[in-house]
Amino acid sequence: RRMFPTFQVKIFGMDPMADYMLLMDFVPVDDKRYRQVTPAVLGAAGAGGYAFHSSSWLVAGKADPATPGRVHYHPDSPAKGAQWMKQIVSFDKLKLTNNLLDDNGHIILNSMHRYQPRFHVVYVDPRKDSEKYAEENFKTFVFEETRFTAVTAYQNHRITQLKIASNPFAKGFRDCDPED
Amino acid sequence: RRMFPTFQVKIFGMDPMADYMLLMDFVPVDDKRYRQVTPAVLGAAGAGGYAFHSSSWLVAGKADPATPGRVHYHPDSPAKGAQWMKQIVSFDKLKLTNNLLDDNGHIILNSMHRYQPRFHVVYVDPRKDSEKYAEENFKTFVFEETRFTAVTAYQNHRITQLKIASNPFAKGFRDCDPED
DNA sequence: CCCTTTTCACCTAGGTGGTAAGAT
DNA sequence: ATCTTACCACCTAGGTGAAAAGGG
Repeated sequence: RRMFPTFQVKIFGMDPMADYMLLMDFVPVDDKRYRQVTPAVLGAAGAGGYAFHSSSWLVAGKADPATPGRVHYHPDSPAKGAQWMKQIVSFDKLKLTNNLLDDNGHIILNSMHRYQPRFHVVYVDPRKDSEKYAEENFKTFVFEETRFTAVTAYQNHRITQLKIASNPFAKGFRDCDPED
Repeated sequence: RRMFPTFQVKIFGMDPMADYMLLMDFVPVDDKRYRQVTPAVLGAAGAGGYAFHSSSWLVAGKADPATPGRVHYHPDSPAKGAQWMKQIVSFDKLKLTNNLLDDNGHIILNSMHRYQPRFHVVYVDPRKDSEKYAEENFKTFVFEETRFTAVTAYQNHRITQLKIASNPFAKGFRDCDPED
């Protein structure tokens, strides 16, 4: 499924006439797997059936092994610096999956693990032997506030409500004004 | 609205590494306006209410004045020759209107007039004074079998049925298998 | 009378969380 | 007990011809 909210960046300082590729990948934040705090531990009884727990996570052991991470190219790549800079760039086509055998090119993550999205800008070097300069032709940006725990189902009521309130595709689950 | 069927081309012979713009425009086939044959002229009574007539057109006078024709750039332009050639290029974003004040960039046509779609390939010349070579840097293709009469409502039952049978968006009006 | 405009139900295409059943 | 999967109703977004209403 898509990431929500979508990762978006405003870009400055490119050469307007040069070509760039924009891409994202995801790296593990740590070497752990997490699990939800149980009601027993919290001393709170579940409401029966499907009960959300707390907003806290417990370390549940060592991370599952991960295959080399996939990369998502922004579908407008390559494009001129002027094009990238003239408006906010939105990675709304990026999709996540936990299916290790995925063949749709989606980003594969382990559920219940924490990830750091990374944003990469690659300058398309017009020189003949551009491979030689690969090291100096890209720049990586990390925004720590975009870290998240991957899940297959929401573990926190307030996250669910936030998404229902702010994602237009979930409008069917709203029961009051989205302005709240 | 969209053209249907969509204008599609298969392209050969480009320089795979060079940039090209692909575009379309529409030129009048003649200087006439047309009207439908009436039932009286045909000797056939209309079925009452909304009756389709024949498949023939009568000349109804001189063409209405037309503003300079708009041009539709294929939204993937500019792109490399290799990109254009590797699959059929489809102009399915092209839209037609009879609204002379249209500000959506759609192609403006006069209803009840005949048009010839034209397809243009423009080579993006990397030379500094490329404007000088504009004349030699494009090529126009005309397929006479794509001529049509612009209308605001269908004038022929068989055209309606053909479109209902072959346009997926009109599936709601089908009453039998689309294979027919 | 002939053509145009507006609105509508009905599609395609695809992104939501809910829910129940499945897996470990 | 905890997490995952598959399916669903319900959305967004937008392309159909039908039909009724409008215009000259």
